[in-house]
Amino acid sequence: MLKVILPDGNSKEFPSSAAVKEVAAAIGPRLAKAALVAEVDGKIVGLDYRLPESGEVQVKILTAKDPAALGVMRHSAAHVMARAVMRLKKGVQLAFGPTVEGGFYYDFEVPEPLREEDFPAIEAEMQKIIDLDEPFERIETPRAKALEICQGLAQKYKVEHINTGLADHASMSFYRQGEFIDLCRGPHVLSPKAIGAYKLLSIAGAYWKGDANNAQLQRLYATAFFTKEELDEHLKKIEEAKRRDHRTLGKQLQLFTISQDVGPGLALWLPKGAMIRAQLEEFIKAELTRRAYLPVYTPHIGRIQMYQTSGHFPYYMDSQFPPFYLDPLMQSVQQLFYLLFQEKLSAGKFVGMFEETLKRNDDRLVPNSFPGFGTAKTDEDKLHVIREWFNEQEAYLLKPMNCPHHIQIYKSERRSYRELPLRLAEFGSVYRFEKTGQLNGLTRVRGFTQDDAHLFCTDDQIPAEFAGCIEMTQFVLNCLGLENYRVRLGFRDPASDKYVGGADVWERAQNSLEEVCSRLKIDYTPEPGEAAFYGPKADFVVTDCIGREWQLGTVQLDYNLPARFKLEYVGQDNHMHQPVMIHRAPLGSMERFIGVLIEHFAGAFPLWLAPEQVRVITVSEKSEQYGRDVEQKLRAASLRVKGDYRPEKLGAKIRDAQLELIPYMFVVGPRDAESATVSVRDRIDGDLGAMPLDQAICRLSAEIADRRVRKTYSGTAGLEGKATGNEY
RNA sequence: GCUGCUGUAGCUCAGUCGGUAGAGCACCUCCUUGGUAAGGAGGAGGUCCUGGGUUCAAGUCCCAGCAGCAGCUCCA
Repeated sequence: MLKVILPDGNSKEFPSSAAVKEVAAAIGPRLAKAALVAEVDGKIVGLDYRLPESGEVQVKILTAKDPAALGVMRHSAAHVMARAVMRLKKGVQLAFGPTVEGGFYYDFEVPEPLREEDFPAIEAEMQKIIDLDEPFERIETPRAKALEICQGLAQKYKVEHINTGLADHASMSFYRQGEFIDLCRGPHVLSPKAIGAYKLLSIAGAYWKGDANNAQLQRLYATAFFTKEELDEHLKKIEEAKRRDHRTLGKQLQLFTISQDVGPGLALWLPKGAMIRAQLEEFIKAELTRRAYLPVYTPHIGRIQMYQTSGHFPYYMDSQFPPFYLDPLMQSVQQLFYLLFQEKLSAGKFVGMFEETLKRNDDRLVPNSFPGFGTAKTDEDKLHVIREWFNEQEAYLLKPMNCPHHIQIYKSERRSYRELPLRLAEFGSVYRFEKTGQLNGLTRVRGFTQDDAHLFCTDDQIPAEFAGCIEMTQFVLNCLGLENYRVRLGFRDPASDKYVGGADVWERAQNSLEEVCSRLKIDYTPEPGEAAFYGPKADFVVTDCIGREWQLGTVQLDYNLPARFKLEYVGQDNHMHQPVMIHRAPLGSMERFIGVLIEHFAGAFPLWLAPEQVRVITVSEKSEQYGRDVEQKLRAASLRVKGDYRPEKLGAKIRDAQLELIPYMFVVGPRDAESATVSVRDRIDGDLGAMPLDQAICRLSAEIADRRVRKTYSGTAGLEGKATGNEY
C-alpha cells in the first residue's frame, strides 16, 4: 500500500505503483478530466507516471491553471510540430525542441529549407495530428537500446546527444505518438487534445548545441495555449511590443536616423531625439555635481600602446575598428600580425613575409636582414624582435573604452590619499566594431556615448563608493519610472582563462560586491562567468512596462587596470599604494538607454523629457496673433513650444499633436484672447478647460521641476485609432 | 560572422504572365475661418538598393554585393 498526501494535507491510500491518473480519479471526476500533469514530491510528471510501491508521497494534480502544465503542453505541441514537419518533408534530422518563455521551438536539419510559406501547411498537419488524438506514450529504455533506436531512425543528432550529453545516463526515455518517436525526458500531456490553440511564429537559424562552430540548423518558433482567447491575447502582446519598437517610433517621431552614407550602426540624432538626450544629460550632470564627480573631456582616439597596456586591444581585437598607423606600410605588417594571431601563419612564414613586405617599401634593407634582428637566430626570437619593433610604431585606435584616458588624467599628477576618492566623469563616446548581425536600432550600435565615470579610491573606500554608484543608478532609474529591476552580479568563471589578475584579487572584489548588495538589500543574482575580463560587475537588468528585460546600467570593480598602469597614491603612512578603480555608467549608453526609454514610454515621454512640451493651437487664423503672444510667453518661461497656425480645422490640428505625442496642447481662440486664458488639453486626460495663461505655465513648470512620470499614454503614434486607456 | 526573409515616392505599402510606375498619408498652392482626434480642390514628388547577366524588352527572372529584419553566436 501507498500513502498519497494531497496539497490540502489530506491523505489517501492507494495500491502499490498506482498511476498518477488514478489519484486524480479518486479525488473527483472533474479533476480527473481537467488533469494534465502532476507534481510528485516536487517533480513534474505525466499522468501515466507510476507512483512508488509503498511509503509516503506528495502528489499535486495540475490543470490548465498551473503554469507548469502550460510548459508541458507546449513541449507536447513541439513534438506535434516536429511530427508534422516530418510528415511533410523528407530527410528531417531532429535536434532539440524545448519550451521557452512565451512558447517553444524545435531545431531541425532539413535538406530543403523551411520557409514561412510552409507555415499554413505545417499548422494544418498539426491539426490533423491533434484530431487523431493519439496518446503520448512514454518508453523507458536502457542506453544501448536507446542508441539502437536512434541509429535505426537515422537521427544523427539524437545519436550524438546520447553519446555526449547523456553519456552518464544508464537509461533514457522516448515518447511515441503514432509513427513519431523522439528521445525525450518528458513529461508530456496524455492527449494532444490539450493543445487548444497554437501558431507558428518565425523561423531562424540556430547552431547545434549553441556553438557557432557546429552545423547551423533551422529553428521553428511557435507558441501554444490551452484556449484560443489566451493565444489571441499573446499575439496582441507581440503586436504591442512591435508598436513600441523604438526603430519605428524613432522614425515616426523623428528622434534619430541611421544613414547608410554615414555607416551601419552609427546613429544620427535628429533635433527631437537630441533634445531628449540633452535633457537626460543635464539631469545626469546635475547629479554628478551633487555627488562630487569631476567632469573631464578626452579625445576620441588614443595610442594603440595604451590599449595594449590596458589589455583591450588584444582582448577585443575582432570587435574594434582597425587601428590606423601613421606609416602606411604598417597596415600590411598589421595584416601579417592578424594572420599570425589567427594561427594562419607559422612563425617562420611570418618572418619571411614580413621581410618581403619591408623590402618592397624600404630600399635600405638588404635581403633577409631586418636591421633590428641583432643576435636573434630562431624564428621565434625574430618574431619577438619584430613584435617589439612593431609595437613601438605610432598608431592610434578609436577608443573602445574611456578608462585608459581617465587613467592618464589620474596619472597626470602625484596623487595623495587626501584626494581620494577621485571621481572622473565624462559622457565619453566610444567605438566598437560590432558584427553586422548584431546591429539593432539604437540598442546595438558601433559608436555610442557612455555616461561614464571612473572612481579611483582606496581599498577601505570601496564599500562606500560602490554603494554610492549603486545608489545613484537606482535613483536615476527610479526617476525615469524604471522601478522594476534586478541586479546581476557577474563573477569570474574559475575554469576560464579569459580573465586577468590573480584569484585572490578576484575573490576580494567579488566579496565586496556581494557584501554591499546584501547590505543595500538589493535583489541580486550571482552569475559566474559573466564578469568583465578585468573585474566583477553589477549589471542592472531593467524590466520595462510590458515585461521585457534590458541590461542597462553597470558598476564594475577593477583591481587590474590600476596594476597594469601602475597607478599609485601616497598614503597616510607616506608609502606608495595602489588605488582601486570603479567603472560605472548608470544609463549604460545614451543610445541604448534612450532606445529602451522610447519603447518603455511607447514614445510618449514625460513632460520634462519631451522634445516639444506644448503646442499652441489656434482655433482659426483670427487668433494667430494671440497664439503667437502665448507662444512667446511660454518660450520666455523656458518651455519648449511650437505654434500650429495652419488654416486647418481645430480637430485636425489636435489630432496631429496627439499623434506626435505632445504632452500639452494650449488651444486658443477669440474667447481666450479676450480673457488672457488658454484652453489646456492634456495628452492623457484630454480637455482640462480654460485657465489663465500664468496658471497654465505654473502647472507645467511644477510638473517639469518634479520630473513627474505620468501614466503612459497608450495612443498610437502615427497609427490609426483613438486611445483606449492608460497603461501600467 | 552564420541561416532565412526583405529592399518600389519623405512614411506605410500595392504592382498579375517580363511589355514605358501606382495608392493612402505627409509635402506645396488655392478655397473654407472653425472651440477639442482627419473640411474641400489642385499640384509636385521615382537611381524601383547597387553592379553584372538573360531577353526585342527587367521593378518583375538569374548571379554577386550592400543594407535592413528575425534568430543564432558575441557584447569591455
